[in-house]
Order: sequence, then structure tokens, then C-alpha cells
Amino acid sequence: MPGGRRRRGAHNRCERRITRFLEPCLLLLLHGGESHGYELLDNLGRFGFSENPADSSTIYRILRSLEDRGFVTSRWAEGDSGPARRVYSLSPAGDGYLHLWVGDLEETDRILHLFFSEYRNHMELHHNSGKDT
Amino acid sequence: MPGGRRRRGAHNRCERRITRFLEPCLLLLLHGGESHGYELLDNLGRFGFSENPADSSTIYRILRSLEDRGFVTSRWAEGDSGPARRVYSLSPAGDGYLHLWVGDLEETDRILHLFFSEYRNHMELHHNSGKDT
DNA sequence: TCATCTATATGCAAGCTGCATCTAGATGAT
DNA sequence: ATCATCTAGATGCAGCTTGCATATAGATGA
Repeated sequence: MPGGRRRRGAHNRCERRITRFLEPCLLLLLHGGESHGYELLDNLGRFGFSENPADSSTIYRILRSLEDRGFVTSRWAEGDSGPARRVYSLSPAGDGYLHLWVGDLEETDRILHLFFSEYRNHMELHHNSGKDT
Repeated sequence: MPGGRRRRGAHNRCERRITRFLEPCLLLLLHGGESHGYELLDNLGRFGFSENPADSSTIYRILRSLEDRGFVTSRWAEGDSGPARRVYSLSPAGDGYLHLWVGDLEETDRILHLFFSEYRNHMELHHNSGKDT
């Protein structure tokens, strides 16, 4: 069984997802210093991707796309072991883009909590059906 | 300019989005009582879709998909004005599905706040670059 | 030599969404 | 009567994101 890795957890039918959420995670990791895809993949665990690991193809594609848009730069680096790595660094533009993303996610959070408050509000009135049955 | 409606705001390039978020919103609205698509479209304003209104085609499609999966039922109803409406009601299965969604969204919220805490945590250390410059 | 690990990359298909467009009944103005 | 407009629902299509499978290839160790 070749290729990729991190294929264990079935990962099918997991709703829970913010569109393109991996992008800001990668940007934040790169804000901490340059890194390469394979390493970033491991460090994504911090963001709750442990049980539900990200797909490597997605990470590599996002990194390339970030580079196309000038938010990161890359160079090839010989590791002391294993094949060469493409090492990415955050650019100033990428730094700005990360902060844009954070503002956007805060807006998402606001929307989400609007939903929760609507939900709780509604369930207080109709506290018959649903969870407590 | 025919069809649909609610075409005003450009709505392009708004990142901020939770995949299939309209679905739980519609379920919650229907938990409050039966309704039809066009009316639901208006009531989505409560969930922060005011500046950024939902597309009617999406709503109609989600409603049909919910019906296919047995989460809502529909019947045709003659309104006192205008064309007939397809009126949807939440089924018991749909009620359960809504609560599933809420759990899922809470998980999304958890992930989101994990990101925020990583972000703040990181920015406290490197409080040079970024927002405050 | 061969399997395995590290590392990056591509092809493809499925799913979600937005935009444009279509149908069609109801309503109101001319 | 006719025509524009509003209400209501629906479809086609294209674009984007994702996950899965697979390809490539250097390094390492048995």
C-alpha cells in the first residue's frame, strides 16, 4: 500500500467543517517559522486534526496555491535524512492574509453563536421535543 | 431581470463559511412550525444572512434533499395570495437530525476556538509582526 | 535486492454553492 | 384584454474544495 500516509481513520461522513480551514492553520504554523509540507502535516494535530487527520494532497495543494498568490515562498532544502524537502516561508503579504483570515473566522464564530443562541432560545420555549426526551 | 430574487449584494469572495450551514438553519426554523421555501428565505435573516443573503436555489434544493432523506415532509398548499406553496414540516427523524447538527456545530466551535487560542498564544510571543505594526 | 519510510505531486470524482434562467400562477395598472 | 411585476419553485451549469487512489523518487535498512 503505497503513497501518502495518514490513511488510517475512515474519516467518511464528518460534517463539521469550515471551508478551506486548513489554509489559516498552515499560515499560522508558518508564522512560527519556515517548514515543509510533511512536517506541517504532523503539526496540524494542534488544531484538532488528530482524530481526523488532514489529507496530504490537500496540504501540498494549499501550499502551492499560497505560493501562487505570493503569500509564501519556497526553496528546496536537502534534509540530513530522506528526500529533499520544499521548505515554505511566510511572506509579508502572507502575514497580512493570515490576519484577514482571523477576522473572517471571528465572523464565522459570530454567525455560529448566533445560531446557538437562536437554538437555545427556541428550545427554552419548546423544551418538550428534542434532546431531553 | 427575471427569476429568483435577493440578488442585490455582490457576495463575491466571502470566505467565512461553514459547509452546508443552511441546512441546520432551515431545520431550526422548521422546528418552530411548518413553512415554505420562500418564507424560510426571509426568516434566515435571524441567522446573520441579512447582509449576505442566501440564494433561493440553494434553499429549495436543501429542502428537497431533506425530504429525500425523510427529515421533512411536504404538501402543496394554496395560499390566500400568490401561487401555491410547498409547505414543509419537520419529521421526528428531522428533529433528531437537527440535534445531531447542533452537536456537530459545537465541535466546529471547539475547533475554531482551538485555532483562536493557538493564534493568541502565538501572537503573545511574537507580538512584533502582524496586527500591531 | 527489495521492502519500507520520507516527501511531494497529480488525476479523478463527488459534493456544495452561486449565477443565470425557466416556468407559472396571481395581482395590479393602463 | 394586455402587459409588467411579484410570488414561488425549480433546473442547468460551472467553479471550487476535498478525499481517495495512485505515481514518483530518494533514503534507509534488512
